[in-house]
Amino acid sequence: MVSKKLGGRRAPTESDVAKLAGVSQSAVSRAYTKGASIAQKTREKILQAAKELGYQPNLMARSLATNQSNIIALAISNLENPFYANVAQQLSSQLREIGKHILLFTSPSDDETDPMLERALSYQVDALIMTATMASPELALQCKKAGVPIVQINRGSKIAGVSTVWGENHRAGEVAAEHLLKTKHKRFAFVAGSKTSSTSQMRQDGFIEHLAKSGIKNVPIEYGEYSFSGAANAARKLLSSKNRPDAIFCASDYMAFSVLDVAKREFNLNVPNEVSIIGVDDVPEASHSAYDLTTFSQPAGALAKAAIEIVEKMNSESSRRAMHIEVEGQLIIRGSTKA
Amino acid sequence: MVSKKLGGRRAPTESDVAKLAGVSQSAVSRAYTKGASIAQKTREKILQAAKELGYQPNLMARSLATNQSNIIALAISNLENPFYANVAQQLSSQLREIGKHILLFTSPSDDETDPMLERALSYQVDALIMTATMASPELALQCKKAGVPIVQINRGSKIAGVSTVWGENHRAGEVAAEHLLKTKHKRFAFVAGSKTSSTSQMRQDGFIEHLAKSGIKNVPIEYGEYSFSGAANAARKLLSSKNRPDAIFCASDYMAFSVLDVAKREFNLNVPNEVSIIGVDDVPEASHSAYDLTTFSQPAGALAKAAIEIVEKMNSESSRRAMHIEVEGQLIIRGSTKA
DNA sequence: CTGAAAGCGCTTACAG
DNA sequence: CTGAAAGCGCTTACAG
Repeated sequence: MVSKKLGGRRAPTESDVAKLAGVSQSAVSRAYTKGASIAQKTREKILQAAKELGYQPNLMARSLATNQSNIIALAISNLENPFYANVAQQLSSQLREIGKHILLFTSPSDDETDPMLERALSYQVDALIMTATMASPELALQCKKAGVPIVQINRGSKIAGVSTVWGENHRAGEVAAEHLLKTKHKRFAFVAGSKTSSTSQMRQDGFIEHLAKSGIKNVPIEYGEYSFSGAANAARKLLSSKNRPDAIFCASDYMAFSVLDVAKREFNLNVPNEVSIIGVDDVPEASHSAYDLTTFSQPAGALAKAAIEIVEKMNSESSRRAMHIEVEGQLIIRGSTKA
Repeated sequence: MVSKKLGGRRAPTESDVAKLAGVSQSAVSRAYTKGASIAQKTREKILQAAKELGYQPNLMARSLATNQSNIIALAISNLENPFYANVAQQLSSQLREIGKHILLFTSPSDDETDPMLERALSYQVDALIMTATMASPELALQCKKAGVPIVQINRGSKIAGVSTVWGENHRAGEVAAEHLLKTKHKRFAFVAGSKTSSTSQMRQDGFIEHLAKSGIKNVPIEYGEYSFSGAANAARKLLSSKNRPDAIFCASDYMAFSVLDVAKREFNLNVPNEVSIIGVDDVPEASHSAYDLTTFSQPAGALAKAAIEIVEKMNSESSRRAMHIEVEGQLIIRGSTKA
């Protein structure tokens, strides 16, 4: 039975509207489904009645009937990282254009799969978009069974059926190396994300390989774990070494900010004259003059667009074939690298 | 009829589990409702069968039956503002502890109500939590009809039935003024949020009134509109005036960051020796050495906790009575103010 | 402790 | 173009 809230009037339903408009409940439903065959006059009568009652279709009931929720689960490890906050914002505003909404799953740790994510399937979500967190094989299997596409933004995946969207990771590293070489830097270093991040690995490969072409080897690498404090520690190690680098490439802007802070405040270094720093992402803060960071961009809007494209395509074609999209970026030269 | 996805096997249901376990569908349901009367052995048999099939309860169906979705709508104007990102993160992780999730509604503009929010009611959300955006009287009325509590975080509301959670706004202004007076500042200024923000107004009142007690009048006020560029403009106006302030209180950290940037880079001022700056919020970035901002804290965790408390209380008591909670903060002294 | 049945509010063939 | 009816996958009195 209805466990009605004590004081709460029940929200009006199709039947209520139907009664007021003097039509059948099915007619009311048709008034709200585009392309349904219904007379214009009937429709108007219904919409009028609906307005009077303050009727809103119950989307839970609709989901149950259609097996489609118009809800997309977004798994995100850390909203405090401005890059991911940005991606979330973009996804949200682009999805609203097509009448879909985001059910948010934040999880404490990067890289690992959140067991809570299986609950997303309980909500009959139309897709699962993951940023920073990664799908486990079990989760992927469950999603496959349920016909729910998974898209990972900014992370690779070896799991069959998991789609991916990422920036030009390898090229980011190459372009950063190229720019630093051209501007006469001599001692290079890389601040990586985590050891398990394929994204970080590709950026690293691009950077190291390009430097190797110019005969530069043994580039020191420290892991910042994509966190502010982790990157600070990495910077401390690098900057206190006997052969102090004059050029540091960081696997993300967020870490680059931390490296900048440490270089300036703790080591009293002049940026860019004593050390140049390059990030990846181009988050809004990168252009703020407190950081003024040179960076290889990964446009959040384009990443979000690509992810949504994949979801829509897979759902409309009931396709199981994972898709992979690479989004273009470019080096944005600012004040953290010398000319 | 079922519009089954072409390749998609249908997710298993209670009936499937029942068949495999050799019990009735109702029994399966009972196995998943705590406190239901069911034999331990039956339950185990069912759970085992469920595991084999990969069964997950369909929460849409449950919602429909119980009239409770365990979904909370979160309206947030701008995830790029770290304060709100932080609040969202806190809400999300605290809600997951009690098995609830967030349906995200981002909206382009601060302060105004997003018409899209009415759609939240369609999802039968258990509550609507708003940050930065404000409820319109119409929305409040609809929520009231549907028995959905509204809680506004960090914004006031004159609308009956709308609950609010905020920091010590008036006191933030007082304490900032007090600290700046004690540290011998002479020329004060305030960077406000928007004209319609009661939060900004209260901070301003606390600041101005406290200064007035010491005989300081005609404190210049500029509106930063809570945006980075708006605050930069406000800073430019204030800092280029003939009687340049040596102490600026900003209605938010985010605006304070922008003011800091402008003071340092565009006006070449030494902070804090030539101008001291105080914000409100204590977002994580405030402690980063790039900003090292003195600020009056508004702990996101406590705000989230209070909002959830209100929601839970109102829903369990089916109460219509709006609640108001003020969360304590404190002045956190860092390097952006002189000693 | 258990099952059969009604109901939650929709969608959608089906028959007219 | 319209209505009656079955079904989506759950919960929950009711009767046993």
